[in-house]
Amino acid sequence: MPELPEVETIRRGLVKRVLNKTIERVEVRCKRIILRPRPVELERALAHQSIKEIGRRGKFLLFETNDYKLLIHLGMTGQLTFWDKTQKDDNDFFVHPLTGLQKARQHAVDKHTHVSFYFTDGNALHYRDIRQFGKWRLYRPDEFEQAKEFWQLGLEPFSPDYTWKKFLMQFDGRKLKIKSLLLDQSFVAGVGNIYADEALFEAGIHPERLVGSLKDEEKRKLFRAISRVLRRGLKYGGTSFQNYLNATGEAGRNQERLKVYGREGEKCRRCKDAIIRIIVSQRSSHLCPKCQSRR
DNA sequence: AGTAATCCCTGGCAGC
DNA sequence: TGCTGCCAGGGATTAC
Repeated sequence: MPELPEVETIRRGLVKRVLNKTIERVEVRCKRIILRPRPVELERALAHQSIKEIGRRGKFLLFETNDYKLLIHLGMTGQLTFWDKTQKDDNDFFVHPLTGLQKARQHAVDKHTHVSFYFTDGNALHYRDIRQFGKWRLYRPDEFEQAKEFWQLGLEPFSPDYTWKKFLMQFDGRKLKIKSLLLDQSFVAGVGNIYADEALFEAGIHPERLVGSLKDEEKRKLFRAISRVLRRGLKYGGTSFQNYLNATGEAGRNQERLKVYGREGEKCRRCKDAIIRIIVSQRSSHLCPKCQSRR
């Protein structure tokens, strides 16, 4: 479940390793990942293109080449890892004892490796995605206005766009649970289940509170908490719970610092009561019932 | 229109 | 041991 801090960590790693490289050949093995154009056309279009820029918006990565913009969403289990021709493949996938994570620093193409870029210098970039929830879309710059999945995104947390005034405006007239609003990418882009739960804990807000019931003071706490938990996630290289790995195949370290997510039955770090897990809008939510009251 | 439910997918795990 | 069924969840789609 790569969220903003994980995607940004991957982006930074990729900038160091694949920026300005030229793609010789693209191989698409799983066609459902490629939403546009047709997979064979994407292979053809990206051949001989150079990677000029790698950006990010919310949970999307945006690769810019000479003639195209490539929008990648990693879904639940997408991994984009650089394959270094001077390194040996690490074929021993193993389960991390703490995170249950599948780990491989540099992997050979396996049945989950759905797309590969082979560069002219002999290196490669592999896209591996066990659950196949990731999505790739290729646009010409003049078509990019059609990329509604991009333009519909809400406030960008680490940008000057993330202001208290704009944040507050998003609550107007809405009638849903605060947890659902946090997961809505048109509200604040890049927040997923882990950081939503962490932000609600830090703001002392119960996930099932209706947004209309929140006082400005609580909204203010949430505004700050979102930015704080995302920054912390980024600082520690992302949260590796299931399949997240950075661009060089390494796990993050933020999972050890989480206050509620994945800690069902464990003691609240603040009040020592047990953390519970409930279902809110079909999604699991982790919270401390004492620190996050309903009222 | 805004919100809620359904579906996609695989590996890991509990239960038998 | 090996099978079955369930669960995780982002976002597109469908339903209300």
